Amino acid sequence: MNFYAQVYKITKKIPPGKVSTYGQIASLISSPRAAIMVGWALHLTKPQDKVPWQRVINSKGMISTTCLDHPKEQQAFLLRQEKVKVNEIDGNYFIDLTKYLWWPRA
DNA sequence: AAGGTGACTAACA
DNA sequence: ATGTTAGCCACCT
Repeated sequence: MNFYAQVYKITKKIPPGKVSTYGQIASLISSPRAAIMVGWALHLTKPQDKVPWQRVINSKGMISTTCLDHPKEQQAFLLRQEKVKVNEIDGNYFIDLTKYLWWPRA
């Protein structure tokens, strides 16, 4: 199975109200250092794919979307819709990982 | 068809 | 402590 397919598959498992990280998902697939590819895979994701890409953030709990087509404020908005508390600090958005981080089968 | 690129992370200096 | 470098591998041009 393609790396991306696995990214989508795992990302879809994230329940509403929870978030995960790129590195974490990369680790679940194969390589902990393939995090950047996870992010890229999500970048290629479309609404019709029904992948909750907004639930995936970086290891610091910050929304670091560099893509202008996917505004971080949009991601923050989507997360808030799921009852996830998003803190806005200096134009960036942070999420309390200790509270919202999702871990598959703990 | 081949090569650059990317929503990241962590280790080194 | 902060800044830079290497590693990951399929997609896009």
